[in-house]
Amino acid sequence: MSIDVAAPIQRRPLHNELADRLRHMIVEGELAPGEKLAEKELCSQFGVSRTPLREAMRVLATEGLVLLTPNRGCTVAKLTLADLDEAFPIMGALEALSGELACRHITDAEVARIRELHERMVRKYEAGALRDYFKLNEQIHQLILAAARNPTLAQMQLSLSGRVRRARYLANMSPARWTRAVAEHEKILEALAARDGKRLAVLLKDHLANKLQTVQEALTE
Amino acid sequence: MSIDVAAPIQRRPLHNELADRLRHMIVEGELAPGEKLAEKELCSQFGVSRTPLREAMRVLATEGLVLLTPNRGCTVAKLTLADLDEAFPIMGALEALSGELACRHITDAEVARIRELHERMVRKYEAGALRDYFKLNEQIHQLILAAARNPTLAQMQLSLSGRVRRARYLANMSPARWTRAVAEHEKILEALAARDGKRLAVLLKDHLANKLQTVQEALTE
DNA sequence: GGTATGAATTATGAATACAAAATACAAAAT
DNA sequence: ATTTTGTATTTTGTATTCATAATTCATACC
Repeated sequence: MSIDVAAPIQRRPLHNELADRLRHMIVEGELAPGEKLAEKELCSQFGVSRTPLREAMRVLATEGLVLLTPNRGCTVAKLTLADLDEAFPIMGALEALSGELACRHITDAEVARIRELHERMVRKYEAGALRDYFKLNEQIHQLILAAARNPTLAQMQLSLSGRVRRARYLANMSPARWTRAVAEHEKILEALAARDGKRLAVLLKDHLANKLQTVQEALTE
Repeated sequence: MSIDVAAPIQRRPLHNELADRLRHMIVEGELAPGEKLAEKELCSQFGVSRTPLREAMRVLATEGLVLLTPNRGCTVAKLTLADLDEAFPIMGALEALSGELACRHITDAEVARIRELHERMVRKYEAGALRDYFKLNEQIHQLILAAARNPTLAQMQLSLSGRVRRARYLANMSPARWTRAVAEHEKILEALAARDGKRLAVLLKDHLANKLQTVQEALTE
């Protein structure tokens, strides 16, 4: 495999690279909520000076992943029950919209691709492989979002889901809940194939509402 | 008038202050879309060094108000027709949600306050005072948003509306459109007073859709 | 022993200094 | 005259330095 020598050379600014890495670390739970993020420590860890690191921190703060307290440094934002209660209805509304838009624009090829992923996901469900199931689940929602042909919407969804993603492992789905989620996905696929936007919107919104309920139950015990 | 000596002394970081000022300048159209924002120039204008200014720029960039091109500086983000097409449906979905939530939580006092503003707004309409009308209009939507009791939602709405706010003056409403907008607002108030969330959601969504149409017409000519 | 006070340390905020890239401009070549 | 190439200038990216606020820790006092 040779590299494309004609491809444009691109070097990203450090603050971009740093923001991406830190975002990933936070979203994937490598940095615990509430954890103090000391500048000096991170600087030596990444081998950069404080200036680009601080710029990255401002970005993460506006994204809501990090909490900046004047003169008192930076901590990983905590995810409270209230945050989830706030975020999920919004995600539901945005998903509903993306479903509606997707029905208007999606191609047969895209539907086929989603169907394929869906079937693989069902097999993961049958095999009880939760992690793989999640992964495919996410890809499906991603593809629906892409079919909506609205980058602004996609970006907002991504940002919001990044914030609540850390709660994912809390959604320790009961077998009953899991079965239901798969059934919901069947219907979602149906509606999408039929280009029934209104129905898909309702299904996606309810799907999100159910997910919230699962997470809430996991958190309150 | 004496100052409150017991009030906590608060000094904001410069980057916060700068972000606020620049955001205001962009949203209010004092800085033209596409305009180059040279660091040195802004630094001398605000009397600060480049460090806090650059931090503020990163924030505005993640908010989508400013475009950052590596090694090539910063420009005020342009507002394309596509941007509006993308943003308005999202705002519609969010407004619809906030309407639904507001119906669940709003107090009689808040409804009364909105009714008062509404009536003042109608009088501004009758007087043909567009600017005052806009101002009251905005306050009403703000109060509905507050009644939804969802700070995350409020913050997202605010951010999005900030981005499209610059297109406001384009919505050079025709008399017919203006009359219709007022009628829509009557119905919105009714639904709110009746706590009819579903109906309010539809009304707000349609209200936004109409606004988009107006702006589109203004832009395409 | 526990609390309060103040000096020393450490961390953050902001400005400056240095490095690298982009732009502007002038000179040379076609 | 137009294009190309090399150089000067400007602008942006990053590191370092200085200033200021917060924290820690030792000491004095109740």
